[in-house]
Amino acid sequence: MARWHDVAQALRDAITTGQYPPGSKIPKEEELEAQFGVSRTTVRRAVAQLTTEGLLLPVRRGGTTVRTQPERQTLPLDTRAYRDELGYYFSQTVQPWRALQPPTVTEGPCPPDVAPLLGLAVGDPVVIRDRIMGNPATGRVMQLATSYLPGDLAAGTVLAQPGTGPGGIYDRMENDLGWGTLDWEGVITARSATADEARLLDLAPGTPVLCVTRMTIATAGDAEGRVVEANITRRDASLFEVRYPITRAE
Amino acid sequence: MARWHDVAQALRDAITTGQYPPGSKIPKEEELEAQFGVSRTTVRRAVAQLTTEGLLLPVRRGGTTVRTQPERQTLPLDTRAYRDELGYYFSQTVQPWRALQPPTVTEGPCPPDVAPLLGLAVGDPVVIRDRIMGNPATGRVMQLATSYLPGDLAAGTVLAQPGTGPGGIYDRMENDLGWGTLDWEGVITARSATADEARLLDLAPGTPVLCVTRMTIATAGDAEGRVVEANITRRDASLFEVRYPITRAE
DNA sequence: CAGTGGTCTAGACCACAAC
DNA sequence: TTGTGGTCTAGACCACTGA
Repeated sequence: MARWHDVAQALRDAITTGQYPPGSKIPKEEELEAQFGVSRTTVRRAVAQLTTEGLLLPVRRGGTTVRTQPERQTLPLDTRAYRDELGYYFSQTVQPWRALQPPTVTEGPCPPDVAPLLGLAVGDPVVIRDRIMGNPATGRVMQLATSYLPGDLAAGTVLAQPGTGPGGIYDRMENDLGWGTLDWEGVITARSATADEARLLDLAPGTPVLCVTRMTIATAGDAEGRVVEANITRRDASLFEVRYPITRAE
Repeated sequence: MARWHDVAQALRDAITTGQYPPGSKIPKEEELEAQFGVSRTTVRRAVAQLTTEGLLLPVRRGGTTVRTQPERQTLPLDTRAYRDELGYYFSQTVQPWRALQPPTVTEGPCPPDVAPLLGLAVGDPVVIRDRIMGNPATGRVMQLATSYLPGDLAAGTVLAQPGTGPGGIYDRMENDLGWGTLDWEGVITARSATADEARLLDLAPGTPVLCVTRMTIATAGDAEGRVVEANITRRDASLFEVRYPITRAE
């Protein structure tokens, strides 16, 4: 087979057998070149593969270290919607992250991955509400949250304004826009990080992100039966898992 | 920035704007070389990135085509366990896939990603039950399912045999091994495909797989409180999504 | 400030499947 | 059969950052 496959497998084995324990450095590229008798390009192809697999973390001038695999943080599955006088909540646990920047609201064309969720065509106008969440103390970005709303429904309304008032966006939909009692549905997907996501989440290009999407469905008014919001959160897939109980049907 | 970033972005734009619609071929590497004025290595670096992003599908001698993004197949979330006289079932819909090969049962060391699920140390003995599921008509592999059972509990028992008798593995645990009424918990994660997974699922190396894990917990007997099985299914993340309803808490 | 990984070039041969 | 992507080499310069 390909030489770089062999080099990658040899490094993988050396890591899993403990020859290079987590946190340790593997030999520099020049030494791997000599060790395996291949060119630097081939060494780099193998290291790149193990990097996207999450095993290695190359850093300029600092060498390439074996990533310490942190326990994944557990996200509870949002199967229930709660509300109090302040608005709706979907998680039973309060997330420790805060918005690192003021949320941005823009209008633009609907991206291909969102169109089927909203029942729109690619390029149709949508209102995009973007939030970057993380640890304010360290500045570390932990999740990206983006809401897409159909432009024909949301543009020019309070939904397209940065502040949505007391109770938030869902109270506006239910009370002010007359969209009835809202329904929600959840979807979990995974895909490679985009260039922007990789930059913001500090990921190597091509590493997977875990996407949790919550769709909001109107039950009355001019939006009846339509998906009026798709809220997509994206996180480093190596750092998070979604966990849920399985109950016995009697 | 890097030249290959520019090339990748130019190709990405050309694809999303419809210049290269899904199913069409992009120019061959030699032409892209000339078009962007870079070396072939740089062109290939850009194409490799878009391949792991799932946008392109290079095929030898056939050129590189823009992948038609199929609608993701929806997997219902297994939040309930059903049973009838034949055994337990976890999905409300019957999957259209069948085992493409007879299931294999082996014993081996516990891999790092499974150890925390079973409460074992890496390398501890485990029983591994492997199934490859797909479409028998086309031979297309759609999902890989692997069960890990702690070796100290399962080795030498009926759980380590290919056939597990009427009612399957869970009836053996509940009725024959005295492990009480079983509990289950689900976990959803995503990661890069391993080399083996990429080969079996026909994926480019490094593309994401969506993992749905069901853990079985004993409530009585010598295994009381322990996770006695971790069933991990892996699928091409670009082909599947997990969907679930969100109900209003009153 | 020097050594590491990051990028890029020009060229070569190979393997495989479409033609 | 042949043209495409797949792999590999030897060498060069750069940019960042940790020693």
